[in-house]
Amino acid sequence: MPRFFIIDGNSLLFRSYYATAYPGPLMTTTYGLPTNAVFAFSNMIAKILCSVKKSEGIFVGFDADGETFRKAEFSSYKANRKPCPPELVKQFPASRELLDSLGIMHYEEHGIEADDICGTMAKKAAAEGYEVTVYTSDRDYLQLIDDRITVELLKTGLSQTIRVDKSNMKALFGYEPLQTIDYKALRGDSSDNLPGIPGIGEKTALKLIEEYGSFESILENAEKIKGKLGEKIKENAELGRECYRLATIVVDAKLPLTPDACLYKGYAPLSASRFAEKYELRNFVSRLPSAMGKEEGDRDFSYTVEKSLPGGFAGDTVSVYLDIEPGEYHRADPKGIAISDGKAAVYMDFASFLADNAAKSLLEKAKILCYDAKCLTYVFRKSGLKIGRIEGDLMIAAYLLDSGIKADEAAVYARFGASLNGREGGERACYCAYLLPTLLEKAKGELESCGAYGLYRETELPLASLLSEMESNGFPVDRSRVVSLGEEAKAKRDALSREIGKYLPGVNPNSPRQLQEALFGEKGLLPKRGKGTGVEVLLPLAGEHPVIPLLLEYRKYAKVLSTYVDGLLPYIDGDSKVRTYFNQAQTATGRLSSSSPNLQNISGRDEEGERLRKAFRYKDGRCLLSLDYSQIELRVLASLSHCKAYIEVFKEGRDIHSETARRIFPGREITHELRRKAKAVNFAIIYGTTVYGLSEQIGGSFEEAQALIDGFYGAYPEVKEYLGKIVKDATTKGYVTTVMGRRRYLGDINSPNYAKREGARRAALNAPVQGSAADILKVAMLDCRKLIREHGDKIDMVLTVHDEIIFGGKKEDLEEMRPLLEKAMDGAYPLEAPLKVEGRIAEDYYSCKE
DNA sequence: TGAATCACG
DNA sequence: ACGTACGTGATTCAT
Repeated sequence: MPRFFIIDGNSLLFRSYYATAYPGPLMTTTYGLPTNAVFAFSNMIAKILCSVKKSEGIFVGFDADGETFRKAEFSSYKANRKPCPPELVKQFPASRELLDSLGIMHYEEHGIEADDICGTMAKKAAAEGYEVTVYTSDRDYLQLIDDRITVELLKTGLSQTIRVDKSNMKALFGYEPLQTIDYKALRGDSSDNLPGIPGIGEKTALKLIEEYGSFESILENAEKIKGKLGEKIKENAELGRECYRLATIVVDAKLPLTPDACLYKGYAPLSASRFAEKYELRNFVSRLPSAMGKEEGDRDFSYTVEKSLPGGFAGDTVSVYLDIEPGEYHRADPKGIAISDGKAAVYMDFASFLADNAAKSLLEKAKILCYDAKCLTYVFRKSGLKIGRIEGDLMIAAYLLDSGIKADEAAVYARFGASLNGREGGERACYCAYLLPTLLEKAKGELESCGAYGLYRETELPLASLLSEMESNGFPVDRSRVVSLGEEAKAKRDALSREIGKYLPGVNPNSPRQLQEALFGEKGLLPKRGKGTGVEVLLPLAGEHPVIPLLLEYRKYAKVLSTYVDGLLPYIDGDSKVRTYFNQAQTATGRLSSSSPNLQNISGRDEEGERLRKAFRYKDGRCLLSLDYSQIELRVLASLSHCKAYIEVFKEGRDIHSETARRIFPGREITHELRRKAKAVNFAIIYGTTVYGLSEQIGGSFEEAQALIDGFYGAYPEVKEYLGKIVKDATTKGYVTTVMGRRRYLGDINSPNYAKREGARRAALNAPVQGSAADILKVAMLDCRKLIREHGDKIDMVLTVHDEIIFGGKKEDLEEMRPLLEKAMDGAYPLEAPLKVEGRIAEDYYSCKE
């Protein structure tokens, strides 16, 4: 039996408004239009739409303004209603646009109420044989229930409904569907200002209906009803009849719509996303069911599963989507590959693709649109295949427009207006490939309008290929050194564990909880402390109890063992290389991250770190060259703020921390201590300084920290001005950008919650600095890659760590390239405070860093 | 799954 | 009076 969904638009919209009208300012667009009701309403509609199949009915009825026949007949009808909040009225047009964007039929007409529109449609649809469900929070609708009509009654809140049908109606409410009207005639309805029979409440009304069946029957039998009750019924018979008429939903209104006209044909993804953009409803598209075909955007989507590429693929640009586990492409082969020319889409299992010369040839010659170019180029390289020039990558495009999107595929497609909900396997892969030309075209427009198209084309797209190359190269490791480090660390850790056991029997030193209890709890060894057992808590207590230093030592070896020995060994390939994943669309600021294993946090500061880093070396005599930017973030800050004094320090090649100390403490001799404090302030500024944070860092008072900050701003006034402007921009625009146009949105920057707002403020201060440094490093990497190619590809790029690029190759080749590479890095981006590069060649990762 | 901890820039 | 440094990823415990 086909189904038909009818929605009482006003009822749901009102609920949506009040459920999200929290104290404080309402949710609005950046231009101040309230959107809270539309937000909640659109989520409800999306949820309902997810259960609607194509060619089932869906229809929304609204109240129109103007006088209704009920009001004309009974002047006090709804007279007690508070006027609709203006903040909700402003959202009425958007609620209609929502439905239009989804292709959902809706209707409203002066003089008719939503009840009558919905009631009429419900009865018509039922008469045509549909299984009808009506969504509302209005109990009047229960009178519509019959064999074919069910009501989904909203409970308080938004998400829960009660399904009321013919079978459970009486049990739930105590009367049958049609008796809803009789009940109203007796009881009245305070929300509609219908008095009913004065003096009759819920209990009496139910009793009378149970006894006499209907309101008319009650009137006929009024004589039999004793006492005041009987009198009241007789006295108010006409009033009751009036209420009966008013409570009766019209089911034969003249509508210009038939149920047939409401059969759902699917929605156009682009119109849905235009709506979401207009009202800044970020997650709306992702809540929708996957587009159901027919209209704009996926007008002609179809796909086939083939063992070889069918003829007829045309065009010099081809969309490719790899069906593969995103975090495992180094080791696992793809399940399959989807290829589309923007019209047809074909899915081939990967083995078939590898055997199909026509398909391989097509991808070798064509311009390629894809999702995740780095993965694609890696897989092709690994399979010994060539791939054409990458012209677009939807993942990267989305990330540049909003770094919060990250590498979340469904969110990326949703960002550009397509929902992948309900699509799986080959169909999903094909749909993803099929959409690429349309969505990338849209992305291009957006990137251009926010000034990031250059970053996209010139930096991030080529970088994807470079990163995949670096992943293929791998970073060299001497397994035997790691193993012997592990053996010693294990011995030391276990010895420490036994010692600790003497003081803290039965306590697992890996468990912060048990440790907290054992050290600072009721029977603890030390007086109560605040939360935590981290190194910052334990270190000051090292002299208080002999177990404390043992714990600190234990932690050190446990960390080395678990993360850097046991955690690393499984990743060492047969050729003594570790192959990390450089995540290109992951961080909020635009930095790369590294995972499986993370090669960007290899310890190197203490003795164990030294031994560990010395294990990262080639076994064939090749060397490493590490080049890192000196103080790149401070140079970026100096340049972005155009601060004369700050820039001057860098131009003259002086030590920035000592110079800052000199300016904060004029006339004083700059001791190690004063330099340390100045260094802390320099970093505090980058991190979105707080007095508290700085005082913690320097181990001083708030007053001292405040004085340092004031001193800094006194020395570098343009920095203060610049940071103020960043916050102001972030507050009004809701995002900040890097020098190359990368965007980070800060949803909490206007939050009523102080902690959230302040957190967003600090992130806003840091992101342009950290992110611009990341932009520059990426350009530098590409420039270095180009140089290496121009000089015969004799060395490899093997790792990058935020301000550092590491190359591998023969010593003489590294020596030859080194000055060229340094120059390339220096010149990667023209900053007012010039970039400076340092580094050296050595046999291992430790030795080239000092 | 999230918190705590600790490694890096 | 609020409760705080920015950005990551891996491991471990405990729910």
